[in-house]
Amino acid sequence: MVTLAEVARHAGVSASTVSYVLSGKRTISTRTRERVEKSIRELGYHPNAGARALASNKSNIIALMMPLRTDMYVPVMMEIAIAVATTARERGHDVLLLTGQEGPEAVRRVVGSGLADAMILMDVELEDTRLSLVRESPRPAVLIGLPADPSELTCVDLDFAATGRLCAEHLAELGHRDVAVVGEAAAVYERRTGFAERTLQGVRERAAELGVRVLHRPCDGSYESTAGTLARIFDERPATSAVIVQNEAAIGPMLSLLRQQGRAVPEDISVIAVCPEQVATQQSVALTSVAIPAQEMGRRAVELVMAKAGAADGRAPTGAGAETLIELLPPQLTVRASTGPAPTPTGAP
Amino acid sequence: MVTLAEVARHAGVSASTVSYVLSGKRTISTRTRERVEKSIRELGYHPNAGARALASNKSNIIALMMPLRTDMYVPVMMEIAIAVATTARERGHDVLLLTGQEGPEAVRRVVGSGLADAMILMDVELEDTRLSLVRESPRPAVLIGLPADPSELTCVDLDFAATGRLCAEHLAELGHRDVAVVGEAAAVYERRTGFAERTLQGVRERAAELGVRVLHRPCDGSYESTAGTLARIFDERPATSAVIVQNEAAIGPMLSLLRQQGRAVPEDISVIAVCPEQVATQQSVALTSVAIPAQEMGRRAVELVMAKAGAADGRAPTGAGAETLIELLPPQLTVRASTGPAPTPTGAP
DNA sequence: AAACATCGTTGAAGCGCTTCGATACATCTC
DNA sequence: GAGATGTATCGAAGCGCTTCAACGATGTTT
Repeated sequence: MVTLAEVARHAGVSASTVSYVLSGKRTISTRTRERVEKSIRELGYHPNAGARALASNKSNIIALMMPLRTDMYVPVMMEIAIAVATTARERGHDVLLLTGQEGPEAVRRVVGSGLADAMILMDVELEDTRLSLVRESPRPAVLIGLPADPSELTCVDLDFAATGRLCAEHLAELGHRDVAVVGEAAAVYERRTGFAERTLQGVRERAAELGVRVLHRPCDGSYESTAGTLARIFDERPATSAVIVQNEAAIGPMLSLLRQQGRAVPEDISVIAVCPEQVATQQSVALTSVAIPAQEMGRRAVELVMAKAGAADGRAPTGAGAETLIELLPPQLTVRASTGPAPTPTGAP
Repeated sequence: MVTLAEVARHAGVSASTVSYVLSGKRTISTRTRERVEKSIRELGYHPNAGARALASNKSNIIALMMPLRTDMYVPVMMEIAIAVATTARERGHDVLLLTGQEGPEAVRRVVGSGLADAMILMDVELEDTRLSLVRESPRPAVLIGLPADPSELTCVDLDFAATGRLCAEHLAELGHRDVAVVGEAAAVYERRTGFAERTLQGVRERAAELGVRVLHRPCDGSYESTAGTLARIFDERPATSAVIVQNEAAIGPMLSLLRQQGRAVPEDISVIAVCPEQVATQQSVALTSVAIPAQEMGRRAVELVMAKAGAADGRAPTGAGAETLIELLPPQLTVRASTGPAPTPTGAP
């Protein structure tokens, strides 16, 4: 492996000069800089990551903790992870992938060893065991998701409450008076992952204001479960004329079941999905949906965590990053072919 | 941050002793070891990753390159990634996540900087631009997937050719004589990703031996595309009595479409899927399937790459790891409810 | 009892980089 | 033209760890 010293010798300068050319932390004459850069290219020099981390006390690595639960919709997670990795690279950082296996200890290990400069936590629960460690940690962290108590934390998330409200509003405007919510798996609510509850609350709140009745049923996304959920909904509220689907996995089965039962979308029943754009457009009927901006979430998480890291070793003396910061991305509802006016009740004009 | 030296002072020994306690590379008396371990615990010591990497010339990090193409079925990728991360952690390593954005250069950068000790490459194309860099690299690498020329490389993959043969065989045994393959998106074949072609070839080969006709049509997995593919298949070969689905995304739409068309599974038409177990069991009909052993692939990749790393700095002097090694996991077909005997031709007894 | 291993421990030399003065020279300023 | 100011470069001190050679203290062999 080529070292800094070899580059310096090759270029006829001192090691520190090469270092300053690399970091730009001191002015270097154009002549010298070009000579050094040439040597770097010719020798195929790559700075040694370990040595750098040791000397500068920063690794240029961001840890991404992704406790992969089997009941979470994977593609969204993946999209976030990719966005995080890509954005991080654009800013000269790499991403270390941590799974849930190791438990909260992973936070301590990674921070303690200086392996990562910062952390991004995904799939945050309302009462997450990682939070106390994050609060105590000297390294900046950003959560993707919103815990029950976000004090002293930085969080990025879709504004799920607003998402719920938006859905309710759209359906109310179309004249629907009985709306069902096909939610996430029961386990998701039990674990008290925030987003599912917040969406539901948003729907209920706005629906109440607009005089719309809401029926919520969990659903794990399998065909069978979706069939059961749907049956229970129509059983309990035969007048249901619109469905809000929060569980991406249930979308396909649901559309299939509705067709099977002879309920036309959107003539007999309107459907709104909360899902990535791609999922919404790939169905048999293009779905009216609120997009889950996975990329945006990943990107913002990196930007925020790097801003915190910058503030930490920048001018702001101490306690920087200890403030609470919650960034909720505004939901965007796109009307497509799956929602329409509520059918006039049988027997009415 | 607590350092080795502080632990040493606290325990009343020299720094090297603490180091040897940690690494176990020299015998340390039980008394001393316990005292050191106690100090480590009391002070909450975590070895500094950068310093370690610098001094020992190994980072304990494995790079995972995952060029995420939008036409690949994401959940499988994700499952592999998680398995890699988990297995790596079990063996004291961390995983660095690299996306495709950076291009083949990423290989050079990561290897050159000593950031990672080893590499695992996913989503390998038949003529992959990363291969030459990998061959030249002094660090061990393992591919998940099989390129056209695997010489000097270590590869892990499902034996897709055998998978195809297995499918053909099962259907032939049930008496099917006209079989369709709903394949991956056309782009997947154009890019010449190996697995899709190998599966198809396996199907064709065995089908030919058993006197079964095969019709292959690509499909991008959207509802519309699946509908088109299916229509073309029945149009061209009305006698088709079995379908092999290689594209996971097409499974849901396909079952839905068949039902709509009044084709019962498996009475009128048999379906075999090549997909993860979970996907196979969550459909409206439990699918006969060949499992994609994502976890196993991730795990084996880590084991192989670490074995190579061990051999590299172990006794084997030079060139260790330059041998070609291809590990194809044997496919496993599980018969469920979606395959049955071929229907007797109309008009026959 | 002398010679020789063996065991457990230590001191010191780096690993390759960053960064803080210090230095040398050129340019201004009054 | 003496001092102040600025610009470009260098030397050297570390960052926290691993590892090698060496050492004293035991135990073993003759």
